[in-house]
Amino acid sequence: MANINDVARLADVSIASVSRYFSKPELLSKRAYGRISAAVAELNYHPNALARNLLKSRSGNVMVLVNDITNPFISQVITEADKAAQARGYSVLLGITHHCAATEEKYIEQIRSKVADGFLQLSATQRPRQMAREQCIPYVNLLECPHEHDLPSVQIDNVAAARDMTQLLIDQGHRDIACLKGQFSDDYPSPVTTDRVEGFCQALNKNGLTMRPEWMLQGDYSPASGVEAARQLLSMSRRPSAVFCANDYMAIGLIRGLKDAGLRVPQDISVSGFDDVDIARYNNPPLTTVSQPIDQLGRAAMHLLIDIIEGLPVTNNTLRLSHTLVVRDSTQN
Amino acid sequence: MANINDVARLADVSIASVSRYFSKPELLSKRAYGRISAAVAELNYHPNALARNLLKSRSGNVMVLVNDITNPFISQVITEADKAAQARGYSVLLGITHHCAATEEKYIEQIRSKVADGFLQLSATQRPRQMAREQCIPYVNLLECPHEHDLPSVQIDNVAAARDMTQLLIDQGHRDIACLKGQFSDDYPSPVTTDRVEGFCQALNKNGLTMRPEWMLQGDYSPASGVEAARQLLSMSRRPSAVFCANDYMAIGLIRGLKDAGLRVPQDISVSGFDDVDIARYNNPPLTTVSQPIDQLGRAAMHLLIDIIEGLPVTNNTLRLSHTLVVRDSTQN
DNA sequence: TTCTTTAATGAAAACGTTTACATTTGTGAT
DNA sequence: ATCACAAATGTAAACGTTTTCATTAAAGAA
Repeated sequence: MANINDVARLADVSIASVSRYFSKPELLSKRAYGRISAAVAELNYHPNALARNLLKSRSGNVMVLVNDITNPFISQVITEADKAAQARGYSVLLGITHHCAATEEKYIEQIRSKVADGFLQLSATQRPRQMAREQCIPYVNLLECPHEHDLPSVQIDNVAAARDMTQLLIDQGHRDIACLKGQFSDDYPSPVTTDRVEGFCQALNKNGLTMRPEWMLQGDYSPASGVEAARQLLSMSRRPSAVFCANDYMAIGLIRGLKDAGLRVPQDISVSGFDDVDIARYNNPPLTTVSQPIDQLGRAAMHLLIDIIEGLPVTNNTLRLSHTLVVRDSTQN
Repeated sequence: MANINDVARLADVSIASVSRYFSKPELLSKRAYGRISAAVAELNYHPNALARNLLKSRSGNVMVLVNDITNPFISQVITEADKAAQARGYSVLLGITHHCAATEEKYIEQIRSKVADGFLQLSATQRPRQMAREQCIPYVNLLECPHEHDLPSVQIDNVAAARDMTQLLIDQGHRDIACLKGQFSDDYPSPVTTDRVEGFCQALNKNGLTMRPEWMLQGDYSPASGVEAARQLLSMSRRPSAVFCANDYMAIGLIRGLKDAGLRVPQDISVSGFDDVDIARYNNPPLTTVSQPIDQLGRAAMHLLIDIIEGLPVTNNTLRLSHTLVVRDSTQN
């Protein structure tokens, strides 16, 4: 592969001129420009980003630290974040942890070695933000920032959103409402998880409703855990008339499980989701759910991160975007 | 940030020893090892990957060139590919093109500048493989390699898979079968698209069936296009008894559209999918579909690519993995 | 022509590593 | 004590850029 010296030699100019050809061509004489242009074409030269990165001590990459990208909500958020990154000259480096601390640690080590200029955490573990703070590495938490933290973060108000959705169920006439909560890992609490349960409980309390303990079902945000929750529900002597699910995927699994047992949704039991992933509207029945502003979440988080990376002034580093309820057919009186 | 010189100075050794501390610690005396160890800890030193990359002229990244990652099939494949990459010391750099040629070109330029050591193309455009061949850049096509090409590729036999699924519909007693084909872009043909249509037609011919031209429906692999196809289907005077869909997402949308019009699936009309994405089994009704070996596809493609990157001998660079049919409830006699 | 100013170009340092090679130190044998 | 040999360590070049600063060339003014 030809390097800048080869081009300079062929064009009979210095390497500085070749460098300028790419960065500040207006500084070159037409003569030099032409010669370099020809040499570049002849040698099929492309500047080596590795060398540039070393010199500028910038990789141009942003690492996205995430447990799992197969959930459409996550992949949609990442897509939007990637768009923003591209728009500002950065690329997204995947850091998929599969809920594994050791894997996470490996990525953290990579970040320290400057493989990325900063990172976006879409999970709830402590280690990454601890590292970000200690090492002063540009960091933004997307979706899962604990309340007490002062680190940059972007998310919706999950408590309020869960409360609103539960209130909707109550307003539809439900009194016996179960909650299918999620949990990513046994090791650490996830704000998304606790907040949604909190909002659910707040709504019940506000309306003077109490919940039977066995109606607090435990899933893991997967459709399979929704099916399992249906099994539990079906085995109960007294069943709720509605189930508030902490995400769409569990709601979809739950509906699947209920239907397999011959129950009708929403006639026999209402089910609400959370996230409004793309397929929510195509489900049978279409899912009543909480819509998160996916595009804004991804965009805002990435722009915030890049502002931090580039040392731009950041006015507000903890963004709380607004949710909306989407009423479809999976819930009714 | 401390660099290798700082560590060497503090530990009173040469930078070579510090370098060896990380790469070949067994070469060091216990004495030197201890001093360096202490210095590294004190200075919180982490080797700079940018410098190492430049020297070794390797980025340790693999770019995944893909139109869209929000389809679960794609994100699942990428997840598996990423696992394989991690296992071999590489990271995945996202190159999401959104079906945009200009964006694709930008990524290609990045690859040429050595931001990645090679790339995995999950789309059908010509430009990337042309570049790979001309510039001798490690390349593997995953899912979308045209037949005549000799470039490394990994995919299933889409013609056979589509034929098998269509045959299944025929075996279930269907004679009036429509096809909902996909299309990613008007600009270029996608092998996946043409192959699946080809397989569909082969099965019809083999069984002496002819298809009404209006039953060849055109979608774009999105659920929305499935809904649209349902609309078209419903407006026809004569309707098919089954629809072979080129992917699960369109099948899901199609079913949604049919149900909205009061039709029952599969009683009134059977619908088959393709890919067996994770939610296919949770759909209502659960989708009869073609299962692709997602994990193997991702793994094999990434390992093949890295073998090429590392100059390892490659025995077979065009892998055709096997599919299976998954019969669930969206089809019946 | 000579001087001044601006435009164009070049020389060289710097980024932080790895590694081939040279050198020093250590060990055991004589 | 001397030597041979291995083990440990150090020196310095190299990777391919960007950029500062100095220098040269060109252009305009006197």
